[in-house]
Amino acid sequence: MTEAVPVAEAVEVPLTRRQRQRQATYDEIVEVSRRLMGNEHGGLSLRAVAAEMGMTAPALYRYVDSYQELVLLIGRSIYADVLTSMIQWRDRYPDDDPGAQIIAAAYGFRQWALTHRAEFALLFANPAVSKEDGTEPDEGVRAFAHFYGEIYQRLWDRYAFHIPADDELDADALSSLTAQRSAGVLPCDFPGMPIGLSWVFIRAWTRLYGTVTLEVFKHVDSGVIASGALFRAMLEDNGRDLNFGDDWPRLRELLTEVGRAVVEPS
Amino acid sequence: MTEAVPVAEAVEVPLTRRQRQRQATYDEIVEVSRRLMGNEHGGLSLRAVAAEMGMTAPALYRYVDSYQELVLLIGRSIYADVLTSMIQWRDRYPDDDPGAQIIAAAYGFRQWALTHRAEFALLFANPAVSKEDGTEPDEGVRAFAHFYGEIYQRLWDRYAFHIPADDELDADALSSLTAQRSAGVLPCDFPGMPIGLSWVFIRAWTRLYGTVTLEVFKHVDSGVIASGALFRAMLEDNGRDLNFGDDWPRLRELLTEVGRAVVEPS
DNA sequence: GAATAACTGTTAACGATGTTCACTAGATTG
DNA sequence: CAATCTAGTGAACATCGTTAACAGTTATTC
Repeated sequence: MTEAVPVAEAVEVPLTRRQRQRQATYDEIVEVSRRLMGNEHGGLSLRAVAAEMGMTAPALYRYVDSYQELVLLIGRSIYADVLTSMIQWRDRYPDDDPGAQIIAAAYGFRQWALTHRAEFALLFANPAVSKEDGTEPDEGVRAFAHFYGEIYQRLWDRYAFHIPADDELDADALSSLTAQRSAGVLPCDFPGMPIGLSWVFIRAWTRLYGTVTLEVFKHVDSGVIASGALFRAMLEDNGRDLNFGDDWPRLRELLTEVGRAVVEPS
Repeated sequence: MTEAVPVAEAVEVPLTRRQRQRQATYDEIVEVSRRLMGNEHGGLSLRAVAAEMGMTAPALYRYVDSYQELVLLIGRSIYADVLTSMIQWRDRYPDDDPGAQIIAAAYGFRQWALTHRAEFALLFANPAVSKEDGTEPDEGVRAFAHFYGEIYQRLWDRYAFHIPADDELDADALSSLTAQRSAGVLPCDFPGMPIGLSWVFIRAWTRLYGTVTLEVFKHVDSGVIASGALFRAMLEDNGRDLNFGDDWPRLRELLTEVGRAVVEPS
């Protein structure tokens, strides 16, 4: 499957009839797959997808090289989904309030994860999907990185929080990060900005990912999860790194406020 | 499979010949299963296990009710494994140095996870294994809780770090934790001890679990993972909660020292 | 010690999965 | 129109979890 599957690309050349149909089929494959995945009994299978579409299984091989690639295809769609959720939550607050935005976005991530456990597991706890060394970054993680990078830029502009200097960082980590500088996967990698900003981000991402993953897999009492206390505490950890200063009380308030809107997980 | 599978029980009544044989078969099933799981191609299957043992697949049903139960059986063994790893690392340091012990144990957890990715995923990122609400806690998590509980008791005795009072905790989280008090799953639940100690533990466990899971699934640049910088930074977060005081410089030193022994992950 | 029960394994079979191959009806293109 | 490419079908294979009927061995009981 070397052919590109256009997703967000603008329609430059008008697609021919066949190409349109093919794209429609692609979309339906993903749609049906995701519906089947949510449908309890965790049963995503090539054959089930084909049957649901009124086709036979081998026909799917005109679109996908293997089951693994089906999963990858779905993964891309899921990535777009979670990003959409985060964007919606972020946009509840104005751009000149990046503190509120990053908090809201984190809640968006959590909210999506708790209501889409199977899909979350597929994307964020799947050995097959976890990036191998050689492979170049997926479109999804790139968009993810860009989303956070943009907020962190505004956060930095506003709060000028402490960024570790190069010699404060672990030598190996520093060299590894600088090596990745040009790849575009590394968020918060703005011109003239010390790599320490990326470090601050990675720390925050680790905390967010870790807490949400723990909650999704219920590796702590479910009552504690439902209370959201663990998640709020984690957000405070992240907030401390950002030097919110005078905004801190307001944002702490908002931090619990935003959480109230969270729907009970499935 | 209602019959008990003795693992750590002392040999009270000498087992009959058949019982011994049966137990040996159980052990071999687990051993072979875990070998197959590590064997690349991630292919754990009932039939493969049976074939490897020179049996036919249906014979396994004399020992296991279903594939799911096979997984659970393996899960128990894995739990014992990771606990053993943590104990070995902990015991590099004397009991009167609980700060060093908790750091070492955390490294033991990470080390095991990075060298047993598939098994880690099975145990800690598996929707099927994640505890459901009604079910009573597994032997493994109980041992896990006891392990940490014991260290935290000594930590508390020595450093008397700050424990949030009941009214400092989230109300819902508090009630949920107190409700679990008698279940025995909740670590750090000593007589007369405020529930806040459990909260401190849970926070630390969340950070540890989160960081290790992130590293196992490579959701951050692999160079950063290899450097161990993220893990050390997380340990410092946890250390701050424990009020190491005068011991902090020494333990910070040790914190990087212990990490040096870590073998390169697979 | 013989009869009976319990246990541990076998073979055969069912349904479902991913995947390949040969083939065909229909659309696209020269 | 003829050549070609495309998107589908149906048959088949290997593998999987699982069940049912059966046979040999071991333990228990009269």
